[in-house]
Amino acid sequence: MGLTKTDMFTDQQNDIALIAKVFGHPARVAILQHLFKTNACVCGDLVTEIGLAQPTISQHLKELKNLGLIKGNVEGTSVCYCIDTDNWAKMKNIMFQFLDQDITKGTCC
Amino acid sequence: MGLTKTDMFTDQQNDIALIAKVFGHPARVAILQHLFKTNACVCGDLVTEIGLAQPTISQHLKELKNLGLIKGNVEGTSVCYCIDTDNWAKMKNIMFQFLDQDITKGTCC
DNA sequence: TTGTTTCATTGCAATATTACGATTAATATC
DNA sequence: GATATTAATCGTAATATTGCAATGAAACAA
Repeated sequence: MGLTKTDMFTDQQNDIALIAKVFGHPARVAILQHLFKTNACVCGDLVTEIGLAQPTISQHLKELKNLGLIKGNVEGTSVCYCIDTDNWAKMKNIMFQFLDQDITKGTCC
Repeated sequence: MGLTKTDMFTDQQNDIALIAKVFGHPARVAILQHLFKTNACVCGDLVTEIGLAQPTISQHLKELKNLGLIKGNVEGTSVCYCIDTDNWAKMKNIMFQFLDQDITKGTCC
């Protein structure tokens, strides 16, 4: 096993889970925060900034790219990364909708 | 390896990752949505509602409980689950702060 | 007490994730 | 061309996650 049974859930539930899974590692959180902090394209200094090996960072960047949260521009031998603001906004809407549920306190809890 | 190097990141980054990881499975998303939808305590019908085996649901519930997002009240032979609204609000603040970052579009992207 | 119901726990198999050394690909510089 | 730099990819080891059958534990019902 070890295989998530995605077919038992709605697309919305699977989307939320996929987004959340990408945020489920501190290195990817740190990468995103750094990209936001610098407020511009970051050219390759993520390896020294985060402190993991270059292939590891590259792998995390790939997952962020797969979800569309970041973009990479090739500039000579290096690559500049930045937040994909449009997709970030879309993702934010999905997550806000999920997180911002409110509930009137039940009777037994 | 397969072991996340949590010591390389801030507590905040690790907190965000831990919260997100719990949301990173559609079954847990579905459980939480069901608890919100019924707007009350749910006594044991989660197994039939979600469609996974009872031990699997129990395991997912445990993770949600560990993070403090849900509470379980024993009522006879069954257990009633509901959202822990206080902790949900705290979690929501942490995630909103992370997700709600804005950025003025960079120069190269 | 004997069964029944409900849920947690244990144990295990299959798959996924994380991390990194080694290598490759692409571009720049000499 | 030869070399250096940067980042992606490959391969692999270690650990984590997912899912469920089997079993346990606790409360109820007869």
